[in-house]
Amino acid sequence: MNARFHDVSDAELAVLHELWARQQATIRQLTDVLYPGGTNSHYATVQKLLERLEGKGFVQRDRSGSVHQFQATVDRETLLERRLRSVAESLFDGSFTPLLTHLVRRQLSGGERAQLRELIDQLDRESSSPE
Amino acid sequence: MNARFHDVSDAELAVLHELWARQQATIRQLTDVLYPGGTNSHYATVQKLLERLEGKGFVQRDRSGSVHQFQATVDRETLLERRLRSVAESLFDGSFTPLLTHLVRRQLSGGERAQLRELIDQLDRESSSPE
DNA sequence: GACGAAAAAGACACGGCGTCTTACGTTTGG
DNA sequence: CCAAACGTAAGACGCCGTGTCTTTTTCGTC
Repeated sequence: MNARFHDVSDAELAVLHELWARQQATIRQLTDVLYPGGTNSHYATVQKLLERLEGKGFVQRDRSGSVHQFQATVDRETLLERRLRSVAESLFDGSFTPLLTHLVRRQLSGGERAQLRELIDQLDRESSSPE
Repeated sequence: MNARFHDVSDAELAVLHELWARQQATIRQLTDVLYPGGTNSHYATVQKLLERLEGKGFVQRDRSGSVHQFQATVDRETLLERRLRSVAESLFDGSFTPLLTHLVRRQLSGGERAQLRELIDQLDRESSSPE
């Protein structure tokens, strides 16, 4: 009910992390990394996870070869955006401001604050000068 | 597997929102608001949700009267903190910085940027002067 | 043609979730 | 004081997502 757009489970996310690290991979390669010394079952598990990720639109499959190649169709940023939005919606009526405020207040050292100020200045410059 | 600390479902969150709005409430009061014209079943649903929230440690029950009074033991901020942490852990090895950067880059108008700078200045002042 | 690896399909158990029912105790109003 | 109304308590129920595992089919290769 929450999302209408599916989210990604932990096991699925582990697969995505691997795909992000290597652009493209086969089930065999992913299985070897995620389940070292993996059995046939583990292979099938990864297969199922990829199948579901494909169904959710997070992964693309290249069927041209006899051994399929997989690659992620979302990056970390996109997933981050989705999850932050979900947090904002569930807790603050969709507003992101409280998230930002919270992070600034509680998670920032003095040095990081300076760095953040730098970023804001940069964004100001970018938005004032035409692209 | 993800959290070790339980999270709150959507229906449970709706109950929490009501408790946040009114400090304290009975099952009946919550049912009337959450399921207007609610039946016995809805009452029992709210009861079950509160029972589970109590089990997860998010709600406290006052059993002294014959009609129990409930109140939240977590606020929005705490839940926000939990969820942001969960996002950071699942996507960025626990680092909050990417969340902050993302929010600053993509969700901020010029005015909001100015406001944010204000907040940073304030935090700088607070941390330099002894409390 | 036979073997081995991969794909495809689906069965399975588990747990969280929201709902609903039933039984039992307590309060209250005629 | 009794009965109706309301509250608590306990648990059954079906649904769905998830991770695992088995079985069957396809296909390239020797």
